[in-house]
Amino acid sequence: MDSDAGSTCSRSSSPDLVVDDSAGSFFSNKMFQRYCQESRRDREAGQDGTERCSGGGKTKTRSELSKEEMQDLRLKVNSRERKRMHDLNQAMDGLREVMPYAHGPSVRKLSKISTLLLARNYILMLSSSLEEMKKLVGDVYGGSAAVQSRTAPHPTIPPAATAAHLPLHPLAQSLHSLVGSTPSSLQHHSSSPSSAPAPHSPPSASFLGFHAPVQGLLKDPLHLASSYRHFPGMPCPCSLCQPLPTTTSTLHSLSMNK
DNA sequence: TAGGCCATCTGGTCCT
DNA sequence: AGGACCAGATGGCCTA
Repeated sequence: MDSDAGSTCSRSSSPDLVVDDSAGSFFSNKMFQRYCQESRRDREAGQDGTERCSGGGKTKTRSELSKEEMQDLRLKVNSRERKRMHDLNQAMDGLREVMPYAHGPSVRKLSKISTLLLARNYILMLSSSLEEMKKLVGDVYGGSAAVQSRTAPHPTIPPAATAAHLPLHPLAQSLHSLVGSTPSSLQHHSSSPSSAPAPHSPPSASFLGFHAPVQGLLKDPLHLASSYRHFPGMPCPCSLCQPLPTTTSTLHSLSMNK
């Protein structure tokens, strides 16, 4: 079997994946050489204006191909499939980058399935947070007319006066309230250590909060809001827990002071 | 050593 | 016909 033709490729498609467009970045030596040969053949065929598989100008059906030509075809298909999968992995890496999850050399990257599930939950969480904030804005400004009068700042509340009291992103506040802990307690990581994974343990499904079978979770979108968990002894990897711009914190402080 | 995750190959199906 | 997409099979690597 020559199925190990591509096995020399490092399996770390993602961390080391070169974004470089050159084909060489994708393949190991053998594969790349083969790829070059193929593309060279393709170019030459293109210059002639004839199909590659056509022996003497007339295209052959698959059954008419010689063993060698069949092998060439196979390699070409394999190469395409490989490239497709690399593109897919690149997209997956792009998704990982924007997820609220700790990145870095010491942190094991999310698996594909974890990335997808976390992304889904993240989107759901953002949606619910948005709804929540809309509601809060409505409350603060007194009902339906409130949004229209938003152009004028509230006279009784200095914009930056209360911002310092709320260092967390409003999104994190709602997220943490959904999780069931106060932001401050989460920041101090006071939950039981028994549930904490090792700092460098892989992000398993349970880390992401998938206690129940995924099928069940899919039926219960609200439950998904608790998909992001914080653990003692670890700096909060949640990007939502970072200090926030005053605009959003001010907005949140308005609702808190109400 | 078992299990999880992954890359790759391969054949089938669908679309252009 | 060729290419994209998909799913199954296989084997390698890593971790508990």
